[in-house]
Amino acid sequence: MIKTRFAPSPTGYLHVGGLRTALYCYLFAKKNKGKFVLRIEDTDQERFVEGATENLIKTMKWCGMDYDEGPHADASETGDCGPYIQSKRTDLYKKYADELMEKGRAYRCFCSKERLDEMREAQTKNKQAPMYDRKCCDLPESEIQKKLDAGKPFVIRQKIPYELIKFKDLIRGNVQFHGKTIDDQVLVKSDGFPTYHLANVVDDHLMKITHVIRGEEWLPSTPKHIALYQAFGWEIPEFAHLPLLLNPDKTKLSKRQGHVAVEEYINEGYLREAILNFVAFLGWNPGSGEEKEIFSLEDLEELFSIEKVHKAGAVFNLEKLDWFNWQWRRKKFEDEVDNDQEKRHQKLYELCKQHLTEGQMQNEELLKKALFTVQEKILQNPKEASAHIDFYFKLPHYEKELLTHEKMKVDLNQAKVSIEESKKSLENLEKWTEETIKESLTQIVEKLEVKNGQVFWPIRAALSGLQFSPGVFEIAFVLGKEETINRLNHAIKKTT
RNA sequence: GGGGCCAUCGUCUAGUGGUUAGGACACUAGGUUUUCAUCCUAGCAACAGGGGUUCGAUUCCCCUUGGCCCUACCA
Repeated sequence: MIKTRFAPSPTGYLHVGGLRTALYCYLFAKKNKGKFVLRIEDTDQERFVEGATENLIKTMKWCGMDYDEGPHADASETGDCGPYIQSKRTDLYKKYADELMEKGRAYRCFCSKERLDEMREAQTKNKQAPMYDRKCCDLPESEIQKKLDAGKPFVIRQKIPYELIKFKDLIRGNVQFHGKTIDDQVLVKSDGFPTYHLANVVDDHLMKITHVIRGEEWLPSTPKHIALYQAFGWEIPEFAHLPLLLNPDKTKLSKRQGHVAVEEYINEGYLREAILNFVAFLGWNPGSGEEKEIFSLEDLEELFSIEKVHKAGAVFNLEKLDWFNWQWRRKKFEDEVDNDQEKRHQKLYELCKQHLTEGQMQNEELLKKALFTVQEKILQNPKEASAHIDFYFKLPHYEKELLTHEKMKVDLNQAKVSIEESKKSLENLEKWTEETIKESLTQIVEKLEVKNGQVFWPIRAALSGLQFSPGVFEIAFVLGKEETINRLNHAIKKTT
């Protein structure tokens, strides 16, 4: 039975890089009919953040990535190796650290921070790799006991074997490190908490994780973990190190260069489908010439394969995210409204109601029609809906030059003629629909023997007071006959 | 300094021992019975460099260069 795990440390939010890792772990498990575990790696007491774990779980759920084992909202655990929160398992790690010391694969280190700092400084100065010098490695038993009795604080270090450590990474192939180049890692800190390296290996083993899928930043510490599995005599899981997500300058994706928390994207109005779809394609694609790019989580569960994951890092490109969001928003919208006009109005309203002004909300009839004319813009960015439709409620102040257009050959005189003629024609209109308005204005174009733009532009400008707006027929229709005539009169005054 | 990973358009990428090196985003131009947007069409744009192996390398090997990651009692 294949089993993967996502093991974030609760720093306050879910990082988009973490989301991608979680997604691949989830997809790999689903694809192989295995299980997916969430485990909270909170062994660093100094970095404790209130509510971070709850937040992480909330975001995971929002994304739709359900886990088979892990911390649940009601704090109960499934399986037989919970809790899935490491800070609640400290005794366990202590036991395994002791076992390692008995086997001679770990040792107590009493060196002070000061000594360590000095040592590293000297090593760096001599252009040597800063590494622990194993001063405490072969301390005689009597001396260890003496220090222990004196209550001297200590850490437990892993004794890395000086040999070649090889492993096969599912994404990178054969990788090898020599033990001599690897530092004796601290496994248990002086406060008794384990470090990532110990807790991670112990838990992965106890939880029967078969595939360790994690970020590339862990590649250099994998030999330490392998040495640990070997020291315990445990079966070594498969490893897959994912390429990093990058800033535009190709450095590891960081807070400084934009939003990094999934929550921030949620708050900005990005859909979960879009975020997941986008993130899935950062470092992976279905391959074999597939040109489709829009896939749901369910689709991906079928399609995913770890072999198609890239080796090189991928720049986190917001423009492409926006595009995915646009595709998904439109797709979902069309699916939901199902060609039903009433549903369409309702849905548009729901999408942007939280961003509308009070004045706009009061006139519901006008509002619904208005929203309809800026459908695409709402779908692209619901936040801006209010600004796009405000001219329907109150004609903005504009300069008379707005009624003119050099390229379309509309000067003030032409604008005046066009508007006056149109007004007369519209006034006589009995049925007020987009069709009849269009018909009426088109007749004016023919009558005046001018181009479409020479009539349509000044009218549209007069009705909207804006340089950019929806089309002239729909505006007139939404505004209604009376207001349309009013606005045309207002424009005529400006031209005289 | 040490160790490791990586390298196709600006970005995400497909692809192969012989291809006009394909797609998407972005960008540019034109069209969509007025403008912005949408939509459609077209265009621009890449195999890091040098050696091999080979009839033939973007593809396989080596070197160089470049980028990145790790090098904590953080994960």
